[in-house]
Amino acid sequence: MKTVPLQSAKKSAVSCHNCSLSELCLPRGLNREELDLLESSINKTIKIKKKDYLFHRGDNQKAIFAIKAGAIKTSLSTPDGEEQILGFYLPGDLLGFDAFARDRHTCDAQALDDTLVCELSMDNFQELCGKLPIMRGQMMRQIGTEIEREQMLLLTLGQMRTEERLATFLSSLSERNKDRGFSQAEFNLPMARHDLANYLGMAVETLSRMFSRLQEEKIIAVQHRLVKIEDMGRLKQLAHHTCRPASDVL
Amino acid sequence: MKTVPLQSAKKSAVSCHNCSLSELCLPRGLNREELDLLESSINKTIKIKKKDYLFHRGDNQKAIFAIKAGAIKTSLSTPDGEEQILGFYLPGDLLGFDAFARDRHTCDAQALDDTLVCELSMDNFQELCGKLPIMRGQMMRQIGTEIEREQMLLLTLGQMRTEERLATFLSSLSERNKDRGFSQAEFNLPMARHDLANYLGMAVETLSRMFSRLQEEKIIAVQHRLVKIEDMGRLKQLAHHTCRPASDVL
DNA sequence: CGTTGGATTGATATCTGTCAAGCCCGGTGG
DNA sequence: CCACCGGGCTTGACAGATATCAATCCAACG
Repeated sequence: MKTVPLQSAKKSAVSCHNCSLSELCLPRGLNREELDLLESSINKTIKIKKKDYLFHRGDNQKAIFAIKAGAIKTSLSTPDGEEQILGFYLPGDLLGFDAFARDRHTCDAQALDDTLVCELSMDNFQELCGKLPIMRGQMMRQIGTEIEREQMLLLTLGQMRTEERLATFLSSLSERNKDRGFSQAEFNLPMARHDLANYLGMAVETLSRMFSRLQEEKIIAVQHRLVKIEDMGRLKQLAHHTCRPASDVL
Repeated sequence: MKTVPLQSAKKSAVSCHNCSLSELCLPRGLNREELDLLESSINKTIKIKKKDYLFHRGDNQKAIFAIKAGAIKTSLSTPDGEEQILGFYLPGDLLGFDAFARDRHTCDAQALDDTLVCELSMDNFQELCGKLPIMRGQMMRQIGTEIEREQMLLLTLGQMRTEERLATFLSSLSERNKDRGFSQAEFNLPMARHDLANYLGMAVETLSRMFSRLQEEKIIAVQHRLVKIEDMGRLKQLAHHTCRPASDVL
């Protein structure tokens, strides 16, 4: 857990107009005027060091967050120290909707890497929702996305064997990269094996073996965190259980 | 799938005042005046025969439902015919919040038994929310409950072994019975082994063996659908992974 | 009563977790 | 620049858990 110097990001530096993620993030669907309003409402961009927390379970909700760079995992932990990772959030993803119903976060959010997030305070968010009807709809849709994402994960954990789970995950990550304008066939995994194994409900060793097996089957080529999908057809076939094309978030 | 005559339930028969479930259902927290308003907004009480559907995934949301008698399961199904059961809803539970974010249901809802539900149309519900601030809060809290419930299930499927999963389920069901004023030590399971096994992500045979094992260990006594909890302490200990006392819905 | 579908039990195969060893790479200090 | 860590990752061997297949069993119901 060391400190890596991050690009300086002061309040004045916030600019949704220039942000390359604007098509994925809150600005989506807003016109220039609305965008100005949003931009002036963003409180600040904050830096989170690897392994630090953005929020904890039970914390009062102070803001909605948008990931600008890095990666965040959300998880539940049990009294006896075990955890279940619930999701991975990447640049362009919005975070914090889990607290919407109770004003308190239902899970922990920890940085997998040094991370930069934009913060929109709840006050400003509420005000914005008052002014911009489109924002209200986006709020509800985000909660819906959250629920659907969790339901898909339930299906994955409850019905699939380990190889299928990994195939489903890789297929989904590939879709997300495509949405972001990156390669859908070659990308880096944003998380360590340990975290991915936990998310997929299996032992690290099993995950490693499944990576190897997919590689033997010439479906992917993997080297540490770099994954190349060599046979998208067979990958998707393995992930056949998946209900719908892809959800917005892993 | 046969037809069993259900108690006749016409519009005029709706009465939240007399309903034994009022402490668990929408009326909770409402005063007499508000209750009158709610009661007059309930459109009707509808009967659903065993194995019939209350709604399907993708259906437009028409109403919020409250279970009066019987039981409903919600599930996701895959193109290749497999399903993952997401939850079981019992008398007093509210159903339909899954569609809140998109106006479309995210899962199927099927009756496990002949079932009676009260229907509150979305129009009436929205109007009621306008008049009664307390209802607005209840709506958001319901969505939150839904999310937390699914997160708990993810933890169960992802981290526990089969015996612990069953222990967690039984412990949770016991709590719910207590909330309803029924015995927390002895109750009937509302679902078949097949459905419970699916919900808990295991084979029917494994579930059956785990029932037998818990019985051998003198933690429970089980005879078909009747379960007696003989050693609540050890049951809860087995379910130790559980984060919080109990959620409102299984 | 006989039928039927759900539930249990047993035998076995398969999958997955666990333990242990080794590998690889990046970081550190000489 | 190189040798030496140390952590994450992979691999192998094995044990244990769970699924599968098959045979009853049992209760509900006609």
